[in-house]
Amino acid sequence: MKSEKEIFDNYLIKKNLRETPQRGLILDTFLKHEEHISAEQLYDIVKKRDPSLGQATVYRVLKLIVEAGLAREVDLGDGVMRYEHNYNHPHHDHLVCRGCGKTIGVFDSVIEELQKRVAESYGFELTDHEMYLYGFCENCRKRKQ
Amino acid sequence: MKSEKEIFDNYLIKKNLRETPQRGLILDTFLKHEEHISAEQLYDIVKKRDPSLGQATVYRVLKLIVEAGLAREVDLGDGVMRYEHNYNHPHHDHLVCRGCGKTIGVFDSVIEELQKRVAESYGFELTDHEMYLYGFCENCRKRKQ
DNA sequence: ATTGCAAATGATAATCATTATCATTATTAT
DNA sequence: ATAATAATGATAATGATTATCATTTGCAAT
Ligand SMILES: [Mn+2]
Ligand SMILES: [Mn+2]
Ligand SMILES: [Zn+2]
Ligand SMILES: [Zn+2]
Repeated sequence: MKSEKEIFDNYLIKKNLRETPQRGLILDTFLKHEEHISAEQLYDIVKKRDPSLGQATVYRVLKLIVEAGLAREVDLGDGVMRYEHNYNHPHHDHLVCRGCGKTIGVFDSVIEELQKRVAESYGFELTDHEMYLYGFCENCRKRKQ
Repeated sequence: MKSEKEIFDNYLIKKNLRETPQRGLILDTFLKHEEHISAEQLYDIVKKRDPSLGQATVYRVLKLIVEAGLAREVDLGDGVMRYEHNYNHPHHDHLVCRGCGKTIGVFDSVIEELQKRVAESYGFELTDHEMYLYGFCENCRKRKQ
């Protein structure tokens, strides 16, 4: 099993791109962070180690990380794209609290199978999907009444 | 069974808002259009009938139409919000072709039930969800090979 | 080492859908 | 009629992301 760094470096080589300190730092920082993270949040962390690093580079490298298969985009519909680990972190969908924003990764293999079947029934070949379940968590429900 | 216009007018009254020609025209135009439509697309149509109408009004009235329960937002992730009918048009999710953009409304009651169950298993009370299935339609698959 | 070239970076401007602002106009209540 | 309130349209602002471009860096061939 290859490490994330190896996978990223192989991707760079395959695309004739160079390994740079900025790319290394951004990848490392992203990998250390276990929760969803936005480009701006990542930029704020990375800036502490290298204050000269520009935020355009963070956007650029995040895109590379996604292309290399190490990250996956999470669009919660608030206008900010977030990124989560996608290697050794199997596919899951998201359960999001409308009260406090708490997010939980969830997976249901029956739903996944039915999604494929629905798509096929319309002649589609399913490549991917997005499923966001919105509601109120236990804490937020208690707080309301 | 109340008409859409009645529902909208009742909503306006309840909120102490006024019935205006602009609101009437925008609602009518939206209702006549059966497919998903963006604010800008709707503005282009409405402008033909009333060239003095501003696009800010279209955004404002679309929001009212959603609040009144007559429309539902569709976010296909391309940065443009679209709106579809939500009255006498039962809930459905979307199957989207990554090749040509073709969109099909789909519904699977088993998936819907399982979504509720997954949420409950984490103590959440499900209020709504988004599910987008992406793939390639029959035409686009043929075209590729 | 030196030169030449492609790629990378950082600063900054541009983009673009959506919102906010605000002066003007229209509607309602008194 | 008068005052109060709401609605509109024009326009500016917003904010995340992307494009641009001058400068710097890494690498290769001489
Ligand atoms: Mn997640
Ligand atoms: Mn639809
Ligand atoms: Zn909550
Ligand atoms: Zn297609």
